Amino acid sequence: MPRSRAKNEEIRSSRQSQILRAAQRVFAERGYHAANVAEVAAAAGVSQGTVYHYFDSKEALLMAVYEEWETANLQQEMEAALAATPTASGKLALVARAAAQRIEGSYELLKAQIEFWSHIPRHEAIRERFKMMFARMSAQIAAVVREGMDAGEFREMDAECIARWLIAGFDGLIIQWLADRASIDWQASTDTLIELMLGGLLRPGANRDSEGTS
Amino acid sequence: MPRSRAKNEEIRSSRQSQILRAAQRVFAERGYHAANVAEVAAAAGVSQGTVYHYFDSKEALLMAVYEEWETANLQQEMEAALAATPTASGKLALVARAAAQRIEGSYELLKAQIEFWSHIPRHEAIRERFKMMFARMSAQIAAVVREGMDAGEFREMDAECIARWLIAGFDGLIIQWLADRASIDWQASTDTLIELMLGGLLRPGANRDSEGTS
Amino acid sequence: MPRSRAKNEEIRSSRQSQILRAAQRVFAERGYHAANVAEVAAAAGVSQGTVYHYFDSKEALLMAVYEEWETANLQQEMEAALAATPTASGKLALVARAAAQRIEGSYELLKAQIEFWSHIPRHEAIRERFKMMFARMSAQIAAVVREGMDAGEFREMDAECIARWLIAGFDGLIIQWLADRASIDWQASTDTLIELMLGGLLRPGANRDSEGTS
Amino acid sequence: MPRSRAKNEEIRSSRQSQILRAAQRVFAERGYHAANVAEVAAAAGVSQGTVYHYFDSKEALLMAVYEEWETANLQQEMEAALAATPTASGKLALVARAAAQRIEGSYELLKAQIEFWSHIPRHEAIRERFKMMFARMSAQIAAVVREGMDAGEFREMDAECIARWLIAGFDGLIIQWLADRASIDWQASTDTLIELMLGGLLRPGANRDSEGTS
DNA sequence: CATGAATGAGACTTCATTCAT
DNA sequence: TATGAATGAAGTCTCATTCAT
Repeated sequence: MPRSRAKNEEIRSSRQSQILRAAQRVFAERGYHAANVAEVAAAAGVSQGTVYHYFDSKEALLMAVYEEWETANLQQEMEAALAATPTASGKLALVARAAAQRIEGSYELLKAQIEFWSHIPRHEAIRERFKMMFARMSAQIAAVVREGMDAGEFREMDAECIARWLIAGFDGLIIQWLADRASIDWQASTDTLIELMLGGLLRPGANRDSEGTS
Repeated sequence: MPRSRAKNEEIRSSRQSQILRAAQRVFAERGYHAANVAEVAAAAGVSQGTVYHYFDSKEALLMAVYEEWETANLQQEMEAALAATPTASGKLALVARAAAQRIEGSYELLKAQIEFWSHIPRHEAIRERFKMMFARMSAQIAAVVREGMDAGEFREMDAECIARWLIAGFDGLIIQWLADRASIDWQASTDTLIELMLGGLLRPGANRDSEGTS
Repeated sequence: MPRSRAKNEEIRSSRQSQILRAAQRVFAERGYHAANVAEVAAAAGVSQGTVYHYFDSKEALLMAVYEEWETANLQQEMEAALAATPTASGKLALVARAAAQRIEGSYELLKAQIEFWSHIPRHEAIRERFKMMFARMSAQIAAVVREGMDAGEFREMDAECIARWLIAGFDGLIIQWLADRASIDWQASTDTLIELMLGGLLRPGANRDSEGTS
Repeated sequence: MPRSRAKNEEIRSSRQSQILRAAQRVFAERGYHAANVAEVAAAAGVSQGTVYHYFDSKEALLMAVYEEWETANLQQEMEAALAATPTASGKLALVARAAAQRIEGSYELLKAQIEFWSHIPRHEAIRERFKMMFARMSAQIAAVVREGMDAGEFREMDAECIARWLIAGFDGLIIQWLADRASIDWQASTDTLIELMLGGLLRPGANRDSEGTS
């Protein structure tokens, strides 16, 4: 007598995520190119054939890992917290601290992230996804910045541009962190960033016109 | 009749850099893993055997390309310009503008950069080089920042940390740019960054204590 | 409550022929080697496991398809028609026309036939079956030819040899047809064949001795 | 010092044909699908990599083998002989005998031929080549037949159609031969064919109208 | 110094077959 | 009887590297 359909789907989905988790681990550890499907299979405790039973190709595996990684990238959880914070500067600080905290606890995962980045110039699908993700994230943060401007809390500046710098700062700092773990203290760095971003470097009383060069 | 030693050395060095430039091009174009030695040889207009005359392995080629890329990374040229600028904020603006300009003209090369980054978690030698480079660069910039503090131009903050954020911002923005070339206007972005970094987001008269959340 | 034995047998036989027909279709369409059991199963609307319930292996499936194909190869139906035709030449013409007609309507099936032929040199069982089939068919046709000779209608020649040429002609023409469907008009070709075979190329009055060479 | 270009080309061409001959042997022996590149390499006495140094893929190997086989398929050699024979019937007989003789000595090669045939329905390139080959061959033979008609030696019939039947007869008989080597005596069969084709089955004095049925 | 033919290890992938349910 | 998840052997192909010339 055949297995029930429900049972089958359960098996499929559990196996699938089992393989996915293994792939994520292996890709992060060895890099997509150096990793081979045999290793993923071994890490998942299944045969190579089984991997191909669930994923069409090594690349499909990469995409699946990427998608999982992307969905895990904060989002909703944050929104609630944002809503509870009154000032725009408070919201930015909240976002920054949350990002830092998340990053700090995901050292291994970030190896996968840097791997994904390297596919941007050549992997159309991944490039497209990143494009969307950056657009969405910067829009969300820009909304907060604009909120602050509308409320008179912030000066008038290009909100989206600021949002992109904020995101970029974290991504860039991740690179430095992976190059030298000891070089970054995420907590302290975040505090400095918030202070810098909100207050600026210049002394309140200093001459504002001293910056330009042409 | 054997070639003179001098002549030999001349050939060696010219061939070597010819292959190196080809490798840089090919690696940037196709990625280190997808690129194969045959392609590099073809791009350099030599045989595969010749590539192995000048470089021990494909990885040695990668390292050599990396070194070339690293030395090309501003440095000295900048120092002179910095010396000629009186204020720290002027110096920071100068550095930022120079970086932006250089980045904007090196789209192809940056594909190689993102490739190098991806080797950080797994390639010891490259990781070490990046660690040194980040340390050196942030030290240089931090020196400028500290200069501004000593002069009373800047507020007291963690100079090195700020330097690292500045570098990180540019690296992170490169990623966004590679994901979507249209999303970044380097000139405008740099202006915004300078303004943000120096003056901060908060309106001069606004309440400074509104930031915290924890 | 177990199914009755009769019911079971009924299921078995219906399922079996259902799979067989699917296999025939798939093998003809994609070729035995390119076809895979999963496709056959899908085409039959059953699971792969079920295919293996009814057939020991992919090769057993091939043999079964072959057998089905073989039995479908005219035979009895023809015999009756033959009996009703008085002259041997009439019988040959009838056979030829029947063959042509059958072929013309079986384009898809003939892809399977050419496939079977290719197994002759290497597949013992299939070779043996073909050997038997060719022997039987040529014997049947040779009987007709001999009938004509005995009746004084035909000249004395090697009847079996002629029978084999007749069969060969049709098989060979099938190949040409599969290579270029437009190249063969089965009706016209058959008429020409009959005329040629019965009357010969030479003009009735021409010198009969002009043929030889050595 | 590198090998001279001439020397290299010599090596290439000799290796290439060495591999080609091995492939021909192996494909004929085991069939294209069952054969694997490792076997071809072993039969050629080179490594697998070398096979791929000379041929892009297993399929390219098949095509190359097919081309070699095709060019080996009589042609020119025959033309001279044909020119020296005065009557059309003599020419047909000559062609038939030459074909039979060639076939008889190529038992092994014909396994390759039957293999090629099986690719006709699914391999576009091979199908096209066969289409051309059949067209060319039947045109050549049809020319001879028409020659005989023009000279008053042959009756008026569809020359090309007859040519195709002649070719088909040989191809079909090859199949029977491969199925049962003992069943065909090529010499005797050819004699019978010539006699049949030229003189027809019917006795000279017999009633010509006895053939029809429909 | 320079060549490119040759290698062989190892990658991805397919698929006939098995078996617990 | 029927299912389809699971397997593992084997196949095609790639490519960094070597070496005779």
